[in-house]
Amino acid sequence: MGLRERKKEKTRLAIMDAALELFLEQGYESTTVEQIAGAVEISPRTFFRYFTNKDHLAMWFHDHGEEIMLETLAERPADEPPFTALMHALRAVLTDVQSSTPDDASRFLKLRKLLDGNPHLVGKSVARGARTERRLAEVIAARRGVDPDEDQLTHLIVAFAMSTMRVGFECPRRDGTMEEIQRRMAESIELAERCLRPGWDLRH
Amino acid sequence: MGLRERKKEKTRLAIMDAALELFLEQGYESTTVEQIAGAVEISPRTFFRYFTNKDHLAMWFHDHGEEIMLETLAERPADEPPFTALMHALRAVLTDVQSSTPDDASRFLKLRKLLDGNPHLVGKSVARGARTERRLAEVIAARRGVDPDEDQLTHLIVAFAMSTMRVGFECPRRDGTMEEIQRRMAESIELAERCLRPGWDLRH
DNA sequence: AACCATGTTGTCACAGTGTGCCATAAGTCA
DNA sequence: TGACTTATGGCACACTGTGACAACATGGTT
Repeated sequence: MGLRERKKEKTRLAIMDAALELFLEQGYESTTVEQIAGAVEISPRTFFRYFTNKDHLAMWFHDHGEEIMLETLAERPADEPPFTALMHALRAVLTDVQSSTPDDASRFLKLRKLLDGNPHLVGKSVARGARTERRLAEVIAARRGVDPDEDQLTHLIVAFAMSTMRVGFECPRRDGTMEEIQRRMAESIELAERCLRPGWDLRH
Repeated sequence: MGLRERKKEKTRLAIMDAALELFLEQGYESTTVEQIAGAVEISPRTFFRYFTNKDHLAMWFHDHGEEIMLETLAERPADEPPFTALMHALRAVLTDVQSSTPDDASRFLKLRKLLDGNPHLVGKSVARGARTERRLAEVIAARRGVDPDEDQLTHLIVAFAMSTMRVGFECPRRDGTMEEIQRRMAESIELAERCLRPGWDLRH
């Protein structure tokens, strides 16, 4: 990895950290791109070369999480029930965060805290989730051997999986430690599995 | 209803229709507020007094749909299982559109067509749905006699209900007549009910 | 009818977002 | 070193969204 790339990554993280600090200190809405750029000593123009917009900052781990889910899904056995495979993919995202650097984990928790007080960002977050849902639906449709444009059950499986994830991630809000999030997510997955009929995701 | 209110409503619909026409003709992104305002012969400033932003236009029926759902929910018997009640609320939204004026139904279908080709708007739509989900969760928590901040199942019930709605509404896309939407929605509801364990939404 | 309180509109100024363009500086490789 | 690629900064610009104020329309009152 060349100097150029390392420097870019460093700048990217510097922007991220400066932005998070400003957001948590003075609020998301009242923080401008100009302020963030100023704190990292780059021009506002350059900011937009790293992040397409301010919201994109808050979606930091969504891109990564989506990739983890898709990778995990690809590795799961083909005969595993789709929802089960999705639950594994979901757990993999959390595992990945935990096994990352302390700095990354800290950013993850700060972002979560940021979402807590900003319905607007929660909205953005679920909107980003809709994109993930589309991509997951493609994969699940392939696994099930159906056309994603024809099969409602495929979309229902993915939507239920994402719902399970959101419920585990968002609700209820307590201290917000990594351990708690993992515990809540496990609870949510277990709960969802108790709600669904055995074999519900195998029919077609 | 005074002249003043009638005039406002007329302007509101005029903006809506002009905007829809422009969107479908030249695309959503490439239509500016200035153009819409020009087509209705109002100032751009006035546009923002009717709709908080351009996206708000595309969320036209969300506000109304949310109210219908909440009203329907309030009328459902208290001992009805939560998910069943939510499915009734969901059907009520479509019934309401069908029993409205032909103009309103036409706007509804145009909006749906608009969403089809704009992932950005689909994102906005599900973000708006997240707000509805929060409000529904309050009601369902009250029905179940639990604290919405403590009970994951409440949120799972609502999230599954909204998922069912989205799947029925969005997928798969065909001719897009009112009849088809209703049929797809009925299919989706039936499918969801087959996927879930009987009595899953009664536990606590 | 004249009057006033209230609501609606247009105009202006302004802050902020996001993009295209081009010159310049920095990293890369021969 | 010199030739190249890529990142950056600065500039102008279009668009969004809001606050403030003046002009006007409406509805009710005397």
